Amino acid sequence: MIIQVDFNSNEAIYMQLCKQIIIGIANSQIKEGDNLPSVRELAEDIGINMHTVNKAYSILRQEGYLKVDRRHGAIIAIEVDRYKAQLELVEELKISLAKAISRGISREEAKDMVDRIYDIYLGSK
Amino acid sequence: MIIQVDFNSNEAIYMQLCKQIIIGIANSQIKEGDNLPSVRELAEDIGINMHTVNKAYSILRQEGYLKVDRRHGAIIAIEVDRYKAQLELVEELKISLAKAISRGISREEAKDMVDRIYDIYLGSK
DNA sequence: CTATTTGTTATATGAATACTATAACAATTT
DNA sequence: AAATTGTTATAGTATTCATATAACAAATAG
Repeated sequence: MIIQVDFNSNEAIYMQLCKQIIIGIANSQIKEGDNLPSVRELAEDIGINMHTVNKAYSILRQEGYLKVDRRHGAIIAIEVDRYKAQLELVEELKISLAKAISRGISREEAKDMVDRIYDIYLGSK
Repeated sequence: MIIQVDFNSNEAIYMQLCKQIIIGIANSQIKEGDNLPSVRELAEDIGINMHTVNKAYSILRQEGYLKVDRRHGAIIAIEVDRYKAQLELVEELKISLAKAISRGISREEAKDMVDRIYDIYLGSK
């Protein structure tokens, strides 16, 4: 899986890393049990500091996307609290859809976008 | 329209203001042509600094939610670039739905949430 | 006309965050 | 025995967030 950061983005680097890894999980580029490069390796690879990668890994671990095992490094291990997952999604949709409604995007358009994004992530599944 | 901020939130105050105003537009608490309290008034009201409110208003103006008229203060004036609006929504859904998929939330569940949120904002419209 | 209120701009300060740098540690692998 | 793992600690710089005070031109109210 290729990870790259935009140094000109106003989004924090550690946040870009988190997002790309989560997207990688969604589209099955990386799966349960796969291991991520070591913090030093990935940092070297991208050309950033080790601690920035470590911060991203720590957040992903805290949010239940991976576990860290001294023997195998960071490995993908999804831990789902369905209720929390739903709450978080609702919270994020609330603001995104408020913008959408303010700008005249219809309910059907929004749901079509959800469909299209699910298609992209899941392929034909 | 009642605006209140959570000082213990890790979300910036100016961002909380932006979101609440956008949500207020989505659910028709405030409409095209309505005017918002002056930066000093709202700041006084909430108990925050004038510049924090000004920052929120400036962002909302820049993003096409309101215009500032010296005669009437800040008034809601939605300026929609449909293409930009769609791009922004897709971009936000991409990460929200990646998390959802990683956590086993189905396509239908996600679309149901969209429906429910649209219902909440639009009422029976 | 005068006084007040409007958004806006400028400058400064303190706190928090983001990123980097160097270093060290115990556990594990080679 | 040497190297690599995640983790922790400390420190420095840059940026952001929120505050405070001050001033400006434009517009409103009395």
